Amino acid sequence: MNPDEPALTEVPVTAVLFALADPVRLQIVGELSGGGEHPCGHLGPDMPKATRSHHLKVLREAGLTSTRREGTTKFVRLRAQEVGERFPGLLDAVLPVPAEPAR
Amino acid sequence: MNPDEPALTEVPVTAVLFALADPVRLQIVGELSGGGEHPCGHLGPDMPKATRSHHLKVLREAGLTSTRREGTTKFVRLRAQEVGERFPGLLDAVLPVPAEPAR
DNA sequence: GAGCATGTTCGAGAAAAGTCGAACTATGGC
DNA sequence: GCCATAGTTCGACTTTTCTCGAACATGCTC
Repeated sequence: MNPDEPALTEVPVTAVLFALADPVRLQIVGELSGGGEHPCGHLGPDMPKATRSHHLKVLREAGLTSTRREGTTKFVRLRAQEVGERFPGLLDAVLPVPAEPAR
Repeated sequence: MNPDEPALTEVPVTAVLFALADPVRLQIVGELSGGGEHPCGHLGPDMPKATRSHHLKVLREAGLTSTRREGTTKFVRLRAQEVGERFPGLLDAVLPVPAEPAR
């Protein structure tokens, strides 16, 4: 298995919490929580790409996201099902009402 | 209200997650999750009292715990109800099954 | 009061995280 | 091949945490 996208069971709870305990990353997770794939470059607030890449790596290594390459861009998605199975209710408890359907 | 024990609505989600994203503090929360008050000095793994005091302060300022003095010792309890109201399911998702229901 | 216990605060060192420019890699179009 | 685009990695810097000894504060008992 790709060591960069570990199984949730391999990741310490504290690592998952740590990944979520940052405003930028939590915002990214919030944007992803609507479902589907998002082009990596537009996630979160405006910031240098090195910084964004860093935050996405933290989320990825915490097992929270999955990435797929398509041409020159990468698409990120929330591993909602796996997270939900390992930590039921966590995302719901932490995300500010992702009810906000489409915009 | 005691600024040291803020209302959970005053605390950013990320601060709560940050407080939980440390092995020592998460262990303390786990020990508290059984309910009731615990003498402050025996919580978590063995460590210098300055360090324990620091971790308990982080938990307190995140709104996760409440402290009551009785004589020379302080008793800590988890603010389970308030946390549950503000972040339903968070503690259950994050604590390693304190109840061990069946099988 | 002195002595003792339990915690907090202060200060400093070490370790870790966040930020971001620059260099590098990978892919696609020409 | 060359060039542009999208991301990653590297390196340096800044900021924040963690840790813990030492000093201080508080409350109890004698």
